Amino acid sequence: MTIGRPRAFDVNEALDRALEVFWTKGFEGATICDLTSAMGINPPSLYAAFGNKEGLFRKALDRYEAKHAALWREALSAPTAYEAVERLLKGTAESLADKRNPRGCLMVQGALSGGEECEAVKAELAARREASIDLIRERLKRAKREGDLPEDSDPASLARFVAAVIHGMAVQAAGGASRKDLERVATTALRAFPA
Amino acid sequence: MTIGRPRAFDVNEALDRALEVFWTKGFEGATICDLTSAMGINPPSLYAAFGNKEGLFRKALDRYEAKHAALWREALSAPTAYEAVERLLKGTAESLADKRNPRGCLMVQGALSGGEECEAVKAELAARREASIDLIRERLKRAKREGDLPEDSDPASLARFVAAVIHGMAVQAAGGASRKDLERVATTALRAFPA
DNA sequence: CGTGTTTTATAGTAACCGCTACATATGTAT
DNA sequence: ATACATATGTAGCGGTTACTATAAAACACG
Repeated sequence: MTIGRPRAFDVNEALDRALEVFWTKGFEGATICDLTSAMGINPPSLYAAFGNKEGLFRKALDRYEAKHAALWREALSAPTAYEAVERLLKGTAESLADKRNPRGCLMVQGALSGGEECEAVKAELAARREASIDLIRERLKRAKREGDLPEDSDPASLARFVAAVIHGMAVQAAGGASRKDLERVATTALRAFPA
Repeated sequence: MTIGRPRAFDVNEALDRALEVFWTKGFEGATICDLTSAMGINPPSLYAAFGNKEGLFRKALDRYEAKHAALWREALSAPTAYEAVERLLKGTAESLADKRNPRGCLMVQGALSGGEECEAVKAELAARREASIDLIRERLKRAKREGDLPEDSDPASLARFVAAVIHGMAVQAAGGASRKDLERVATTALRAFPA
């Protein structure tokens, strides 16, 4: 144990509460007061543990991605490209419709626009979204090498399309779309995919 | 001419400036100071003409939709459902990539999340997005009646899918996706559509 | 010209924003 | 016990927010 007075709250639990606030209100819409109330701590504790609002957001974002990493890993490890995309789209639909979580996707609605003070967060989210496209593309490239996708298919275009469908589902989920609505989007999108 | 001192600014021109600010920063991220500076007026003129920030946003939103109505009308009036969707997706890709405008789509990034004070705006945008899905669905229903779409196709699912692709392109455009990126998404999405 | 009506610019308002100084509490090390 | 190090709660910092009170300016009327 380290020296000094021990921390009276659990960091991961506090991060989960902060994540929920950011997920619901976005980076800009979440106030320090919102966050400290949800986390059950006072501002000095927040700043001592996470630096500032942006640092807290990044930590919460890491936790968000970690919670979704399993779905992506399992989906993309499916034997065929089609199955991988199918699992990814249907899993995302299910996740977005999960009523235990706030509506929508933090990676999309965390900071899609905003004032100058959240420019860095906006760029960070955009970069992470691009990284997720890379993950899909690399899986599809492998599929093409393995003869699992036609020779004339374009993994980059397909990957960006799949990501667009995911982002579109996230927007509709934020607006209140039902689980069935999202599942239908996923199913329809799969028709664009080489069987 | 009406009685009293005449207004010293053009309302529509001021709305265009306000639209650009909201489009770039979103409802929450746009400050009255940002808006008045861009519009070339002082706060009292803004409040006298538009009520409050939300009223100004709604007027700017009307103007935004009016500017895009032509594209939608022309696209959806195409002879076949496939052509209609093709024009809609490709036209949207082109519009989102137009560098004369801010990145992305106001209907999506205007207020996808935010604090309590923009709950009404968030709901308004979600409702307008749903209304645009209705427009597509009605066109596809007609197509099905006319035998232009297969008997076993589902206009509601297809419409929601097309909208999701549009929303997804908007998210990617907000993140800096190129014109070609967006066009490839549109082209790929069309493969999901009954020829 | 004077009167009435509306818009304008100045200069604020109270409330909230992210963030922190400070004193106190609570632990370890000696 | 004493000293040290870190966390905590209170209370409030300067700055920004959306919005407005006020008075002067600019028009149409009689």
